Amino acid sequence: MRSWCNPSGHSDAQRITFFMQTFSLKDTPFQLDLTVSCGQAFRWRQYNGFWYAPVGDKIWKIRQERDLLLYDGPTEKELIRYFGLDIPLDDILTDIDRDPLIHAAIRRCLGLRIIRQDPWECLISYICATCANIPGIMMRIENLSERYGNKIEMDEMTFHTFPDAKRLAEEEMCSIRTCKVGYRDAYICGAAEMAASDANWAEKIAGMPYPEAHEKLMRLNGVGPKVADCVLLFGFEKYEAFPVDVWIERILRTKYLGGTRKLSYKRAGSFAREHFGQYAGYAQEYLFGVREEIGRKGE
DNA sequence: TTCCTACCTGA
DNA sequence: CAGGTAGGA
Repeated sequence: MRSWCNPSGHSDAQRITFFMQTFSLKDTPFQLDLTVSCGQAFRWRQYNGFWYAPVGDKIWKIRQERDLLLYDGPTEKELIRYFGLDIPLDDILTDIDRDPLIHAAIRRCLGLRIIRQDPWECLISYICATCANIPGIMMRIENLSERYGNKIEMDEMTFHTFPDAKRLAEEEMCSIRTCKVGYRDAYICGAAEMAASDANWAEKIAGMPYPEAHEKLMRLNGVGPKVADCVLLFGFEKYEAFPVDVWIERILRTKYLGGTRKLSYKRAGSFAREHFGQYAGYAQEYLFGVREEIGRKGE
């Protein structure tokens, strides 16, 4: 529904935006701030109390007030789909809640949801994520978007949509490198050529069972097991995908398996799927959410 | 299988 | 040195 925000008693930020859509969460657990800032998606930024991001070819603007979402940009349907508000999170959390550590993580991050990202943007984002922290990843994606995406102005700010595969496939590698993506330039070009030459690549992967989809994505240069799992989890709704980064590996090794040797990627993943079940990917997100409290070096 | 190193860039 | 991957021992 479209509603008028009563200016009285509200922040300046709210007052300058007259029309916002609203969505009532009712009893659906959802924590917007955590969901957009936990490191799964890289384009959300906070200005004046609202989160903004280019999603598809529009700018989305949103904030949460208790069980109410105030938003502008998406339709209600798009909003629900993107944030997975149609997913029975309570059931999933009950399912993965199988030990004291994940139990604590669930309590702490309750309402964290896995976003349904665009597969193409997700693929490039995680190719850009190797050997980098979150700000570094955001910078690379921002650079690519500034250079090759479309400019959109909103609330006195400038945003850039993420370029599609065809657009990137036109570029020479030396041009991509000006976006400070470093050695990932060839990987990005390769992925762009693949996606531009097969408009149905994403549908094909979406239709495959997890192990096959994982194998298929790994054929791309620059896509190893970790990147493939991120793309499957955040871009393809494959909740068996369990991305294992240095944090998760350390948590699994020290808190779950009591080992000293580094876990192989395969071993870590199969342990997680056995232990947490079919929604292991959600368990990964919740553990990642508390990584700094439980997974510091030397613990 | 497991281990090693180089790879861009910047914090 | 880093939320990883490729390529070779």
